[in-house]
Amino acid sequence: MSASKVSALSPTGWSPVIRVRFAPSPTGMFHVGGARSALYNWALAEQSGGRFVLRIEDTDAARNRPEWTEGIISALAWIGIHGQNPVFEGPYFQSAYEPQHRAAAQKLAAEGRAYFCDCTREQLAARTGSEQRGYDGFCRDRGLTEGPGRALRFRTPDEGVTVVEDVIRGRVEFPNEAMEDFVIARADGSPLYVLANAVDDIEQRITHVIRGEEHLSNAGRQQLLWPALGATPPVWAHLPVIVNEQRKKLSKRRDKVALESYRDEGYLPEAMVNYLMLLGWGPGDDREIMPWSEMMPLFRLEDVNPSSAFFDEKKLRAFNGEYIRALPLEEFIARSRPFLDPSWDVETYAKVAELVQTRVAVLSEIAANVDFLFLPEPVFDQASWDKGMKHDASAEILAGYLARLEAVSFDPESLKTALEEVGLAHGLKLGKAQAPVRVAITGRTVGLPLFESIEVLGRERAMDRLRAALRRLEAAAAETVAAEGA
RNA sequence: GCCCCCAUCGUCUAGCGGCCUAGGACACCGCCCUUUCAAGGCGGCGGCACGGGUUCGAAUCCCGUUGGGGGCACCA
Repeated sequence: MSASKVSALSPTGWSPVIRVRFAPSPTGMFHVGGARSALYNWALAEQSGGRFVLRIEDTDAARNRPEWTEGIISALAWIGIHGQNPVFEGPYFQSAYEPQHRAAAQKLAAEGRAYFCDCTREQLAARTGSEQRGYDGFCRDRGLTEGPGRALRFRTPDEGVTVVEDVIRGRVEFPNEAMEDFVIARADGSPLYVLANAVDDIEQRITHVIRGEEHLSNAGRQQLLWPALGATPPVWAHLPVIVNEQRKKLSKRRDKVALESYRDEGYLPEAMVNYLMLLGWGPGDDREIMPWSEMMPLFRLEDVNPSSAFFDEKKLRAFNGEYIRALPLEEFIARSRPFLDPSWDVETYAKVAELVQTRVAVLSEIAANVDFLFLPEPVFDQASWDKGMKHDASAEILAGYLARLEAVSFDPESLKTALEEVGLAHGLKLGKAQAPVRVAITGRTVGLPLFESIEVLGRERAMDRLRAALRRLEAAAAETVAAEGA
């Protein structure tokens, strides 16, 4: 990275305690992009013995809902960010600080750093000939006093540049002539985000503002606001946006972005955290799968990649599979429970859990692997049935194996030998011979090792299923004959 | 339209002027193992956007072009 980048230590170089914040607004499901921002903030706070401040920016009453706040807090806890850790501070609620925001606005107005403006959108558009031209400074020197219909605008410099020293991007310059006099308080006196956010950050002694790139233009404004409010600007770091396959910023409407939905699908938080940390940053060596405890101390803000990153669920899945397989068996069984039907016997599940563990990438895939053990009869779909029974000798295999099942010793080895022998009589290797039996027993063409499955199912039920499959085969054959006859 | 950011395999990244014939991971393909499917092992495919500089030497520094993205609310 370029030498112009500022130190991530502190704005002034000597402040001993790093204070970062995560400031989501409760306007929807908790987003994976927010989760990554939170994690980067968390890592910095934890590794430095600093503080992570959670501030809920709930000042948009129309769009806020209390359950979203709950969602944020529980989602953060899921990825390991919670009040049990002394690094955590808050949550604070922005709405509680409105008096301070208003006072700041008053102060700026009193000092002439901000002025009142009664221009309507229509008037402005008429003057500039555009809907997207920005404010033209019409009311700058009209000396309007506070009053109904009058918003408060911050007076930006006319010349020069405003510089944002960003840890990730280096020096970012905004020509002041392109910075419009932005509104900091509405006509009704209520403060806007750009002001409230800065006031809170100052009040809460935030040293590092680490947030998404979509806030980079706000940083230009806030770089002006902080000194106007008597404070030294923080260290800025604007993280690259996370994009979808179209390279567009992930959106709640288009994309699967809710952390909750990944949790519900059976992604492990450890895998999610690991994956998210690597989305825009790497530890520098060739390791990728790494627990938080090892990753956290390695994280460096200045090493964050400035370019946007694609959220690749395929890779997340792969990570999740790694984490699932690394789980001790007992732990895997415990974590499986929410994804099993409550009526299913856990003792029975435990007998095959080890076989399941290497076959699922997300926990929600477990059920399809083991449901045949618990249902009165397997779930058949026609395609699987046809595929499994496609060999001409299927009925004979089933019948032959059924006969052997009556007396065979009920262990995987014996069960396997028996089928091998039945197959041999028809010139079939085990790979072919197991197909009809597998469908008859499990309803599927792929799944857990067959003989262990039969063992756990038990002799009676296994034999019943073979008989049922035989009947089904006969019925289908009769139907074919009838159809041909007609 | 205006302001800003970005640019290494399809994707996420390593790379911070010579260790680069560009490394790893996911995905994909092949082989091995194998009762299906996985897991595992081995191997393969595949990239420095383009054009100018600077330098003995550039993926690395500078400029431009192109391409992508973010922002432009009396939302946060």
